Amino acid sequence: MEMLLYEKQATIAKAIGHPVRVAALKFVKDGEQCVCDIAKAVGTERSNLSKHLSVMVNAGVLQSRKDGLKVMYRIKTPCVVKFLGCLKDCLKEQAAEQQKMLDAME
Amino acid sequence: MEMLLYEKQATIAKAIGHPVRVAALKFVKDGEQCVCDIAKAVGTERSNLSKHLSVMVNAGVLQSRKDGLKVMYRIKTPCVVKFLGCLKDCLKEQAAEQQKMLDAME
DNA sequence: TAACTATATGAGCATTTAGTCATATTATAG
DNA sequence: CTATAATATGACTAAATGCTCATATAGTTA
Repeated sequence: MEMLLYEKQATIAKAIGHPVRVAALKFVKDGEQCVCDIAKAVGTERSNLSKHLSVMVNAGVLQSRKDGLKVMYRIKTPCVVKFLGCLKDCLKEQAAEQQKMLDAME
Repeated sequence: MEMLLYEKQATIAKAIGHPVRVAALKFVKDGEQCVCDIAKAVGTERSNLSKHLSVMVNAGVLQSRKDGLKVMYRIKTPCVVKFLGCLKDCLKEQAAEQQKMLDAME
């Protein structure tokens, strides 16, 4: 039971553990987007992006919907967006601290 | 600049994207722990765990400190703990919703 | 110093992942 | 019906990952 939870959590973490996927999530976080627009925003081949997106769908991070020729993707698990934001702040803070230490060495 | 951020975020996400690492984080989240105790808690060979831990240290998720024979690991980036908690709630909610849909089909 | 404990590391292997290209599939427009 | 557009998928290769076992490195204790 517990192990299943760990596996699901790990699967989701893994699903967002690629720069292209992080960029796609950022682009999609405020509303659904089609593959072609995500591809433009991220700067990747469509077939490649398509695979990245399906990894995230399988993990339950994204949801998709057909709309005519296009397929629209949107966030399904908002935690991941919050997490990426939190990480950004954390990284900024850590960089600032490191800067302080460097300054103190002068 | 932006790309570097995505890469760092992805590296961190990847670093927690393994069930053994999720379990280790859960065990370590309330205070530092040595490799031997984490190994017991997680149920993994020490040499294997040692590698998992160093992946997380390299990504900046954990920090380590020598204490005599032991090496103590602790959380360095609290976002990851929050994230795993958030995911747990999300997954619970999603499971509940799915259950509702099943019930409605009877 | 010698034996022991905790941890880390390297080699080797099997598995997974990512990217590219070519080829389906599906929907739209003419 | 044909041509076109958006997306997905399969085959292939290169690279990365994870595990196990053996060995190395500290630090501790007798």
